[in-house]
Amino acid sequence: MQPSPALIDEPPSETPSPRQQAVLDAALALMVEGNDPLTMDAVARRASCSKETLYKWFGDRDGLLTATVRWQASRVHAGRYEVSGLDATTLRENLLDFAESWLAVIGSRTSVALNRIAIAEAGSRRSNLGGIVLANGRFAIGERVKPVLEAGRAAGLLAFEDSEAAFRTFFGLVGRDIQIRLLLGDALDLDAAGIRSDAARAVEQFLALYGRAKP
Amino acid sequence: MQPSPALIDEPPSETPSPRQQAVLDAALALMVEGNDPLTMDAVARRASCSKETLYKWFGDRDGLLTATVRWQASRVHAGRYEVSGLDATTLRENLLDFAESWLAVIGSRTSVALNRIAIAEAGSRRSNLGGIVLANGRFAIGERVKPVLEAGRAAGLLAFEDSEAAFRTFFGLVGRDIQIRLLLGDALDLDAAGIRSDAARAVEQFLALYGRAKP
DNA sequence: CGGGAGGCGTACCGTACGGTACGGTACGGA
DNA sequence: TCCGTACCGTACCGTACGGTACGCCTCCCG
Repeated sequence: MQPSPALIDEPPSETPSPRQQAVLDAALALMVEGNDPLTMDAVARRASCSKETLYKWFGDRDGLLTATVRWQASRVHAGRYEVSGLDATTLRENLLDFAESWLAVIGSRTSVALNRIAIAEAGSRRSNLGGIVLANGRFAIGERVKPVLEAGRAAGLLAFEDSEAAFRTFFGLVGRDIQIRLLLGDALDLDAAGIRSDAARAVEQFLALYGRAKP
Repeated sequence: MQPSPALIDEPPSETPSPRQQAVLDAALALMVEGNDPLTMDAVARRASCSKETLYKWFGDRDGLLTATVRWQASRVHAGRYEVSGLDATTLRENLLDFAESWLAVIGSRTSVALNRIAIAEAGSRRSNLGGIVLANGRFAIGERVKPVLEAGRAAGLLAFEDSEAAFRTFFGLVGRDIQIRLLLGDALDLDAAGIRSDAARAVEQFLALYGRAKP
């Protein structure tokens, strides 16, 4: 199953200037604090800029939101790909690393706030904020994990037919009910130790399902 | 891990009158259509009642939303418990049934719309709509599935220490990325056949992880 | 038949918020 | 020194929406 066409990310659109980045950071900070409903006025006040500048730079509220999501996403994408010469240990470490970083992301207040806004927007307006969040979250990590899974299969460590299906199982084992509970306001705290043990459990379960003793 | 105190459902509050049920159905219909932002005026128009009546019956917008969520939940809860004399086939059937009905719920437009509103509300207001949705969704099904798992363990069919943890794994295997994708607006269609095969796969994976050949 | 209650439709109020206009200031180039 | 540009702060406008008030109709009960 591929991302549907509507979710393809638009051309990256040049990176914002430092001042613009400061504005976007202000918007992020407001979202994370979550007290104000992220009004344009609040962003302008927080960033010490005028609303007119906001509209000049980002067009409208939706443009600001979109730029904010992209800006945040641009800071999260930092991954190393090590798919050549994969042995069981390396595979396990790779999966563990993905699981940990994914749990850290979905557990962060930033991610929760961003997803809440995108979900709320997806229910009403025709801004594909939701599509952008999906493209930079769920689908981005899928595209990074699947090569690892396929390398594991090529090395005889994993057995599956459809890497997308295998990844979705991995995704479910890692995330379980965490994201929906956080989004709905459950006070679920994930400390670093909890994330590590959760990730380890998910990886072991995944390997139990898809692992294959090397012949 | 127990539901946090904030999520305990308030006393059931007497069932709405037929006329009130019609109003709540109108609200649900509007949410599902998703074109309007669910304004009080729209509900009143759709239900052919006056806004004043809405406020008289439900107090305020939040009360209407809460009543709507409860009303919808009251229609979904219909489960049979068969935990005595569990054999492998019955266990598998029970789990399959839970998985199928859960997938049908989270895939329904009603659930998506309701969760979107609850999530949006959880980001701002202090209404625990999110808590109510969680209590009637994720936690309600957990309380129904766990006895089945424990009966399976008592019958020597399953092996686990913590039934909550086992259930969360089951939850992840069933739901995977479906709910977050739907919430974010991905056009993921789940037909009955897809739900059946998804549920079957999840159950087999769960049994592969937690099943134990009867001694 | 009279009167009260419940409820519909509509008009209205206050506020919040997206978006615009405008004056004032700092700064860089001619 | 003068001018244009970019931007800040603030005032302003229009609209949408939560919540309230009121007139009128219907129906039930005496």
